[in-house]
Amino acid sequence: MLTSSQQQLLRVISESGPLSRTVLAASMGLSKAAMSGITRDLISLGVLHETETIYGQGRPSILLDLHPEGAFFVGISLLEDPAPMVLSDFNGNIIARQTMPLSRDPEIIAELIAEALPKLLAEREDIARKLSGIGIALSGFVDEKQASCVQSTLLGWKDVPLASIIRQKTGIDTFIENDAKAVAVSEKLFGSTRDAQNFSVVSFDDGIGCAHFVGGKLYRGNHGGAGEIAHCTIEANGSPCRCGKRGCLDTVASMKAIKEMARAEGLACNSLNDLEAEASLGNAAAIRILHRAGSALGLAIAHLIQFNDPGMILITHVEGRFDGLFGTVMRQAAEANVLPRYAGQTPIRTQRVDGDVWARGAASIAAHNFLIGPSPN
Amino acid sequence: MLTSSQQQLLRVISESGPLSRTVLAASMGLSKAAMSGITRDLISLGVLHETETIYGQGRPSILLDLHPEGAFFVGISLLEDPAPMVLSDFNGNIIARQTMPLSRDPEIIAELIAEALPKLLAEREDIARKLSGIGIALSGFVDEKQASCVQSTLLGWKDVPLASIIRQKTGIDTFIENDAKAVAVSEKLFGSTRDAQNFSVVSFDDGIGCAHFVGGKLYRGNHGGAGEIAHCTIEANGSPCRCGKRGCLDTVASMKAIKEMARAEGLACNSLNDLEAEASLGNAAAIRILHRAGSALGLAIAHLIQFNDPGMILITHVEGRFDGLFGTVMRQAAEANVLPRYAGQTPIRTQRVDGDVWARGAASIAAHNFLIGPSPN
DNA sequence: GACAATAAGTTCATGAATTGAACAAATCAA
DNA sequence: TTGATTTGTTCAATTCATGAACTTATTGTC
Repeated sequence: MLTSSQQQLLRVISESGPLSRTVLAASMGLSKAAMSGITRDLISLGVLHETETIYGQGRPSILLDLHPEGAFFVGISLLEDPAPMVLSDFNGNIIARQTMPLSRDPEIIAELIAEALPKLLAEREDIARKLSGIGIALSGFVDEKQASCVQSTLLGWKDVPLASIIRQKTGIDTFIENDAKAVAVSEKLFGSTRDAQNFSVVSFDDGIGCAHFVGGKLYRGNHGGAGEIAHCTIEANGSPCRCGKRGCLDTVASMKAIKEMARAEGLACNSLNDLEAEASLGNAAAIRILHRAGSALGLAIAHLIQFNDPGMILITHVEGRFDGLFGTVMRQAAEANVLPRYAGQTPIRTQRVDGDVWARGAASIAAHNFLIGPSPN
Repeated sequence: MLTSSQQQLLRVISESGPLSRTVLAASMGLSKAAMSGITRDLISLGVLHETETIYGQGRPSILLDLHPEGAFFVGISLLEDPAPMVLSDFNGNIIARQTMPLSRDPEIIAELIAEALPKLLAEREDIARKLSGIGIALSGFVDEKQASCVQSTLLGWKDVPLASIIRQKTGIDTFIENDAKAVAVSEKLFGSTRDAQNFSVVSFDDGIGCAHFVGGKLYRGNHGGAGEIAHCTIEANGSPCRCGKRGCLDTVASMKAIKEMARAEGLACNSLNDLEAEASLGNAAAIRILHRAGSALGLAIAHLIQFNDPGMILITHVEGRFDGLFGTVMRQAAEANVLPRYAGQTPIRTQRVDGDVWARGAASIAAHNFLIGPSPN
C-alpha cells in the first residue's frame, strides 16, 4: 500500500505527464526535500522512472514518469460473448489479448478467468510477477467499493460479490465497474481527458452510457447510477422503451435504435456509415432518422451541460463517422439548447475507439485502484 | 487558520451532530491520543464545547459540539432592494436583522455594508469581537475562490472582485456565492441535509435555482455554472425565454412564469396559493397552468435524478403550499420520468423557507469558509 | 578555457502530527 | 465492595515533512 503523498504524486503525474522533482514539489505543495525521498521510494518500487533530461539554465532537470512496466493489469469485458480479455501496462498499452466464453454464473466466470490467465501471461514471467490487478466491466450497477454487482439486467444479477469470488479463485486483487464508468476512467487515466478535473464521457454504441468526473474523481452517484442518461425522457410521448417508459434517449439515439428505425423504413443498415451514405444521397428516411437521433443526443448533452457545467464532453464511439449528418445535428442541437450566453463554452469532442474499449476500460479500473487506491470515503 | 485535522473534525461534527472524542477518533481514523489534543485545542479556541454526558457501561462519554457562540457571521442578499442583512451564529440561528439599500456599484455596496455593520452589531461587543466573516449571495456566476463575480445579468457585472473590495472596506473576511449555491450550503451546514453526501437543492421562487453537493462538497461546475437548470429546454418549441431560447424550464415552472400565465388567463394570482385555490374550485385554466408547471418541474427533476443519481432532492420554496396540485403533479412527473426500476428511490423533499433564505445562505458561505476553509484545489 | 550564474536535486538536523501503550477516571453490575 | 468496562489523558517513540546548507550539472560570459 502506498502513502497518501505517494498516491498524490502518482495522480499528479498521471494527470500532467512527466514532471521534474522540483515541479512536482511545487505543484503538490511539498518541499524539494520531501519530494526527494518520495520519488526515491517510488523509483525503487519500480513504479516511477527517470525519462528525459531537460537542459536549460542551471542543472538540468530530469523528468519522472510512470514506469510503463511498473505494473500490469488484466481487463475483462462481460458485455460480449466471447468476453474479451486484455493485458495492459501502466500506460494503457495492450500487451496481449485473449477471449473467454461468457457465463452468467459468477463461480464459472471466476473459473474461466483463472483458466485464461495463464494463456494471457504465457511466456511472460516477468509480467506475471508484476500483475497487480484484474478489472471487470459489466452492464449494471456496482457498489462503491467496486466489489459487488448490485444489479444487472443483462447478466440477471442482484447483489453478486463478483470481485471477491474472482479474487479468491485467482489470488489477484479484483475490481468491477459499470461499463460506461470504466471507459471514463480509462480516458482519465490513459486517454485524452487526463488533465481535466470535471468532464463527462458519453459512450455511444448499441446502447448509450455516460459517466461523470467531478473534481478529478469519478462520481458514481448515490446508488452508483450517475450518468444513466440512456433512460432520460427526451421525446414526450415517444416510442415505448424496454424500460417501461416512453421516449427514452435509448429509443431514438442509440445505435441499436438507429438500426431498428432504419430497418423499419426498409433501409439496409449495418452501421452508422451505411445510413450516413444513404442520407448524403438524399434518402429522406435516412435523413429523418439521423436528424431525430442527432437532435435527441444533442438535447441530452445540452441538459448535461446545463445541469453539471462539465469542462468537456467526450463522446466515444466505435461506429465510423461522427462528422456526418448525425454528428452535425447532434452538435447543433447541443448548442441550441444551452443558455445562449454559454453556447460553445463546453467543448464536445468525439473520439473513435476500437473494440478493446470495454476491456481496456476494465483494466483501467484495476490500474486506478493500484495507482490511487480506493476512494477515501 | 485551522489544521486539516481540525477542519476535518469540524466537518464531521457539522455532518453528524454532537459526538464523543472516542467516536470522533474512530470515524476520522485517528487515535484517541490524537483526538485528545485536537479537541483540547479547538475547545480552547472557543469553537468546540462539551455538551451532554452519555451514561452507559464504563466511563460516561462527553459529547462535543460546535460552540454556537464560537463565531458569528454576517450574510447579505443582493437579490432584493432593500438588501436583507442578517447576523448568524455558528448554528445558523439569526441573532439580528438589518436592511441596506441595494446598489450596483461595488464600492458603494462595500460602503453601505461598512455603515450597516455597526447597527447590526450594536450593543453586542462580545459578538462583534467574534465576527468571523461576511457572506454575500447574488444572482450570477462566481469564481471558484468565491471572491469575484464573473458575470451577473441582474447586477450588470462582469469580473467584479466584490469580496476583496468589501474586505478592504470592512476589514472582515468576505466571500460571495451564487444565490442557489448559497442556499444549498446553508442546508448542508445548518439545515436538513447535514449528513447527506450527494444531494441537490432546488430553490423554487420567482426564478428556479439549483445546486449540487457531490461527495460532501459543493460542486460549482467547471465555470461555476453547475445547477443552472432554469434554462434547460423542457418544452420543445415552447414559449420564448428572455435568455433567447424557447421552452426553458424558467418559462413554465418558475413562480414568475406561473403568475404571468395566470394573469394572461385573466386570473387574479399573487401567489401559488391563490392559484391552487382556484384549481381546487375547478377552474380549468388554473388547473392547466399548475399541471403544465408541475410536469415541467417534475421532468427537470427526473432528468436530475437520471443524470446525477443524487441521494436526495430538496426543494426549498417561499410560496405556501407544495402539497396541492402543483406539488402532486411535480412528484408524479418526476416519478414517471425516471427509470421505472428506480422510481421512488430518490427522496424528493420540499421545505418551506422564510424570507431570510438568501441572507442566511449568504451567512452560511462565510461560516463554511471559516469551518472548512477554501477548497483545496 | 576559466569562472560566475543559475537551477536541480540531496543531505541532515529539527519540528510537528500522530501513534501505541500504559494509565487514570468514571461509571455499571454483581 | 470489587470487578468489568469504557472514556479520555499522558508520554516516549515514530513518521512525515521542512529549512538551510550543500553538491551537482549545466549555460553564459569574458
